[in-house]
Amino acid sequence: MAGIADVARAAGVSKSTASRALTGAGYVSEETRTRVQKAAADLGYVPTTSAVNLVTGRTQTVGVVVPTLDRWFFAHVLEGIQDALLERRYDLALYGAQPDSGARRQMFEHFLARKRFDGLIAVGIEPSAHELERLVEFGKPVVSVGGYDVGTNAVSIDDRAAGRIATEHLLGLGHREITFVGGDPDGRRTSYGDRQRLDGYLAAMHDAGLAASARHSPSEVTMPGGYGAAVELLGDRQTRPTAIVGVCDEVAVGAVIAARRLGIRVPDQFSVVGIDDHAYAEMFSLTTLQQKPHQQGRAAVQLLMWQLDDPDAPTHRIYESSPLIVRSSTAAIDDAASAIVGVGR
Amino acid sequence: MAGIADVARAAGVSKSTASRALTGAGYVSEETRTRVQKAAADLGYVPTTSAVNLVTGRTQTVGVVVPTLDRWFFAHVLEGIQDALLERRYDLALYGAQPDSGARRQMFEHFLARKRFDGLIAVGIEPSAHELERLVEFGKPVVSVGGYDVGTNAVSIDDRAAGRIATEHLLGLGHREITFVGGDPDGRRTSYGDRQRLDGYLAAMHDAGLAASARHSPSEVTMPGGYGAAVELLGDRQTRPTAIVGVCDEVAVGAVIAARRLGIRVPDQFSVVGIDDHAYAEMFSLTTLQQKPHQQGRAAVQLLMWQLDDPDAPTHRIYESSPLIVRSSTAAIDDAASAIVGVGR
DNA sequence: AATGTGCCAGGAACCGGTTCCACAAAATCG
DNA sequence: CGATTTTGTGGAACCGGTTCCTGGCACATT
Repeated sequence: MAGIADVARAAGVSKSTASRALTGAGYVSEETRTRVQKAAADLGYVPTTSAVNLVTGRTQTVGVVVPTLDRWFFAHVLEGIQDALLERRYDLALYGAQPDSGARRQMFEHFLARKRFDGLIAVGIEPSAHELERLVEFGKPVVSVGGYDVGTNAVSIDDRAAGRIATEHLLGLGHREITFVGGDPDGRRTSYGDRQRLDGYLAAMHDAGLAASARHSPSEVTMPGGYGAAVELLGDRQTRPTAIVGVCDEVAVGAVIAARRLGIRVPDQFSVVGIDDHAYAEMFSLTTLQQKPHQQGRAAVQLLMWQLDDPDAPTHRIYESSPLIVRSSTAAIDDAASAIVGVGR
Repeated sequence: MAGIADVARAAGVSKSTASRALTGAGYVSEETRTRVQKAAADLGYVPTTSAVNLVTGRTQTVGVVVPTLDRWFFAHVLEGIQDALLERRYDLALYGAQPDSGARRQMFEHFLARKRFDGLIAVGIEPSAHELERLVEFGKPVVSVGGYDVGTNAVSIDDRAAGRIATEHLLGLGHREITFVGGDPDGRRTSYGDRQRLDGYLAAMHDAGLAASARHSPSEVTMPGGYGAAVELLGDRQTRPTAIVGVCDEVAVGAVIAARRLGIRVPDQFSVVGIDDHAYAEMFSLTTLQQKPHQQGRAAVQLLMWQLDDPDAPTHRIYESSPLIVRSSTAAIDDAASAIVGVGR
């Protein structure tokens, strides 16, 4: 309700002095500063953001682009971003839309063009060429988290390494028939990180001389998706793998449930390793690679703020660590044939 | 880049005419209107929102207050809101913070006071008395979804009826030992809707003359929470209920998993009913009451827009339907003792 | 004594739009 | 046909802040 003119009047100074006193820029005597601040507090003065934005060009808002919210990773990254922004008194404008949707296109063309934000955090999206073009065109700093590296700031785990380590954990336990579960066959709808995990798996298999038996069982990247894929995968006794690595914990947990339903004991007869350390991982004793999306969200904000404070600052690429958490969904293979193969270890 | 002055110049008219032509308010000849529109399109003109906001008082933004994002319900409501806002070209400012947290308090005091939105959607929160006060103080329209009815617009399912119907379904199958799982003991941290569901259960039990045996097994409102509570609940053969109603599907699914782990057959030996029709419900053949949070989010936006278009319009309270979806996690009780009791039905 | 230099404060321009007002031309009316 | 209303347009004020510019004053410097 009260404007800066009211504050100025109450403190007996001019608008410009009041502004200087409150923003902290320029010369103001200590005495008048406190007087103005008191007047502002008394009147409950809150600067009108659009007025500030109009003249300074700063919106005190960051935009966040997310493909979906009902996946654990995205929800937690968003919460991390939110928390970090709250501390810095920044607002958060959410731009959510599924890739390849009409809504997504509309968002890029109209909403982002409004530039109602100082910077952008793109989480887990692999922008199309056109979208990428627009993104840089904005001229605002962009940081990507858990997704495609847009050549600017980015934070994520090393998904490729994660896929490799998960696979090597199983190899180390003597497994040879290992299937990778999750993602779609052609990989076009798969997110960048998920694709990297698959690549890590493939590399590990190749290095172990098992390239020929590397297999990919596509599925929706959800618990029911993993469940469905595993039911199919485990159905045939002949071709059944001794272990799988799930593209993420949701898929891995789905596979564990499927195995249990089919009466296959985990980990005695079937090992499962996931990636994420999802809230469900503990409950299913899932061996997994831990990542902390909340922290990644915070880190993304940190990066963005640096860039905002100094536009010429160099950009950074942060890889968060993703330690292997061994629980009890993985065990050394124990059937006779494999025991011979695995004797070396 | 290009301002309205540039557009005006290009079209050979004054700023005011250009503005009128583009906003559609006031008299402009059809001919000049098209000329101005063409000029705007050519220059890629996008009005600066803060300038518009400054003079009109409209931000074209709605604020959304959410306690957390990693629950199915909230995530989907938010997506529904987002979709509906996108169609109407409104921006979405996210205000997420857990109840009773410092961040939450800070949010209310500072962020919401900025009034960077035309209206507010509060999802699934039961605002404290103080918060409620501030909310109406803003003078902006508020609509609540799936939560406390702030006396203004609201949309939700009838949670109390849902709790009752779920319970009556079990009663109809002959169950008498029915426990309600989910929520904390004193109910202080429990969300409003969850509390209503419990009340519905209690009412149904009371009406069936089973008030004495009504039981509430508290737990975190998550799948692991339901799992933990069920493990404890099912541990003692003597006091074990024949059925439970989960405060939501996540809890119910956790209970199903617990039962399976303990070798208790669902539904033969143990019936489970949930509420929500979560994405996991199908996978676990869960009998549940269906609600569509995405739709509720859309409805909330609809309500808000009505209020925005006509501030004097009466407020509405929408109850979405929540039909019972019978899958195979519930069955008639079949042990001898209960068969006698249940014979009347 | 004249000339900086640093500190403090006020007046006015400005950010980019919308809207009020004045005015002219055309259309309608009695 | 004159009076009034409707239609179309431009100029200027305004929304609520920030910032540039000007100028007074005190103090230090040559």
